[in-house]
Amino acid sequence: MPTSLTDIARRLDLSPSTVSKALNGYRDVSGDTREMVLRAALELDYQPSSAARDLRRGRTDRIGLFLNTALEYVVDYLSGIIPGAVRCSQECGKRLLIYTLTDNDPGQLLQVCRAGEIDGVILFSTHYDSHTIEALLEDDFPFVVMGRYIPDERVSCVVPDYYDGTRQIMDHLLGQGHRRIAFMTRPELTTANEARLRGYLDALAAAEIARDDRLIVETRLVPDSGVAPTRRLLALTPHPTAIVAAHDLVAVDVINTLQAAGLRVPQDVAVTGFDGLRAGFRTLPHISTVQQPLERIGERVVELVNRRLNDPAAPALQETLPVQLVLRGSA
Amino acid sequence: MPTSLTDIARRLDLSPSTVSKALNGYRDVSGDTREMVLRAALELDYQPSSAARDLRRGRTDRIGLFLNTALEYVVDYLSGIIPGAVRCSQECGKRLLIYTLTDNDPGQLLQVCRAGEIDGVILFSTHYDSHTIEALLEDDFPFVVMGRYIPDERVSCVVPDYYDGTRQIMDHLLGQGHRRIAFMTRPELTTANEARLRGYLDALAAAEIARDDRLIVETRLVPDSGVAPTRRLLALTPHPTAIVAAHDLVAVDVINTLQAAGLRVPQDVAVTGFDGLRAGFRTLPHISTVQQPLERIGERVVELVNRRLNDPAAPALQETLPVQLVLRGSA
DNA sequence: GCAGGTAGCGAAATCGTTTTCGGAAGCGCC
DNA sequence: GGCGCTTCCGAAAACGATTTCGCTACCTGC
Repeated sequence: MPTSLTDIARRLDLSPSTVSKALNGYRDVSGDTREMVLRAALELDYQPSSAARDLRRGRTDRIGLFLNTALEYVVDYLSGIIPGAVRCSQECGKRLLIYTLTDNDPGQLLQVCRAGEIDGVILFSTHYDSHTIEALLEDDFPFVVMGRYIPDERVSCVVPDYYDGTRQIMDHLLGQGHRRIAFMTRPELTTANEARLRGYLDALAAAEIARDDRLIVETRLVPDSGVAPTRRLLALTPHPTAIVAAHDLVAVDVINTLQAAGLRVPQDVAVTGFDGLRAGFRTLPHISTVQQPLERIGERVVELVNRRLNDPAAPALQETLPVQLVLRGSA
Repeated sequence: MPTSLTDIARRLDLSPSTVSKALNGYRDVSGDTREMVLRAALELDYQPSSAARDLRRGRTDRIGLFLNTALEYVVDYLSGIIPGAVRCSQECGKRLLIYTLTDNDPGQLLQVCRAGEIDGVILFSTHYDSHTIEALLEDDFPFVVMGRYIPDERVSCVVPDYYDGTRQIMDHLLGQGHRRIAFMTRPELTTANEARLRGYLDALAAAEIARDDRLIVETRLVPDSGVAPTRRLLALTPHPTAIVAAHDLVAVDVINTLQAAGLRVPQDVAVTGFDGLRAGFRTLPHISTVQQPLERIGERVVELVNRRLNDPAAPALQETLPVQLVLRGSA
């Protein structure tokens, strides 16, 4: 049983109201009293009960970030996002909490929101379903989707510029003289994959290179997912001189596979990644990739939630953040 | 403003008490009434206010896992822990929350605990200081330390068996005929590092191989941290035929560096990791490593907290979990 | 008919805050 | 002295649930 406000009040022979006002910076409490209260609070390690406070104020100053427990292919991205998100929420006077859903049960998310555990919620790209979004809209509960574009003007989202990033990669490779450029896509039909593929095809068209469907291969998000596709590409004659991987994690597999086959990167085959994750430093050479503004994504996503909290009437915003090609050696 | 208990009560012309009892399975409410209440609750998407409920019950059924925002070298480990921890807390009727501390400010942790936001807390190995632990003990607040042994019988902790894991590695390498075995350690003076070093030295002694300090090198936890040490080892004549890396992430660097130098793994130099993280699959060959029981660590750590919650007098427990060598090709 | 028991419900206190409202005291000023 | 103004403080009503206790019916058994 930690010390409560009334404990302090009794100790100083004051009323709870006065103590509360002293702690919360109201002006109708004398300097002396305020000081007494603050000192007592410090001495007793007083910390207001968050339950009582939340109940009374009708808000929690907490923002939830929801993930499912299958973190494996998300954590790298996440660790880039978190610092920005945490810093920003701190600046807004909020706290960021990470919730993990078992079996991606969206019901849990709605429970937490409706129970008032948090004021707003951030949905991670792959971890939501449309029913959840409908329910949140229905409840008029503040939320923002991160990393995936939602074609609905009522929902806010923050996404990197997948199209432009792919164009930057392609322009670089084409500038290097590559003509046979392979492209690794992912099976999911998301706007992100679609934008990347469009970037690839548009760049080819602009360079007047005919599309060759044998150079477009799929990879899934499992260990070694890049190995088999790379081998298939190497079996082609002539094999591609550059491989545009779906993301950095796959690029690692690609590079390893190439090197194991005795090919040099980038001299024999150039390889590019996407995202700018730490995995890009886990190969030699390091991976040339499109750097997402991860910290900034974290910041913006929190800012958008916060904006809705401060002004419930604020319209939804769909933001595309600029990305940048960074050359680290693999292309 | 979501629907409250009294909303349901008014709608059904019942008292809030009865509605509460119906929802909470009290037996002094008739079957008919209970059914009415449950139906109404479902229709109205009723979810009890967590603030009100927590306040009244004096507990939250939430457990916090604290990290600092420098997640980079923690996320891989974390993603292995989380599923077990989440599943176990769910089974215990609790929810697991992840808090991220800005700048590793331990004050925030104490604030959250004292504010009663959570009932218990899990401290991640590198993310705590002794003052925090003292304060938690002082407050008699339930907590468990994960991944680091704390030489204090009042604090519970769950750690993998670093010593035995290293012995398993060494026994394997020695069995393969290796005599010049290099060891990469980390500069921090933790019980984990100490145990690993001891395992290495004991194994050498048991095999009657003289200790050679040139074979013991330090690595830090930054990108490419394994590259320079590996080069130094290669500069020795004769160079070691096996390298025992501090953990899987470093082992990746080691393998890349060896392969870049034209050496074959494991034929020319065998390499082992530690932890059993996903990174071990990001090289070719995959990394032979000591697999920590990550899920089980997550489970146990939650179980220990829960044990304290159910029985405040339960003594602290210090658990060492068994680890196992898995051979994947690099040694 | 009556004592004793049970089933079903509601009144009310409680958890620890915040916030509104009013009151008391002190002061200046005509 | 009366009036208004400021300064400081406390009483009390919330917030929304849980839980104790007591009350009314009704039933049972004699």
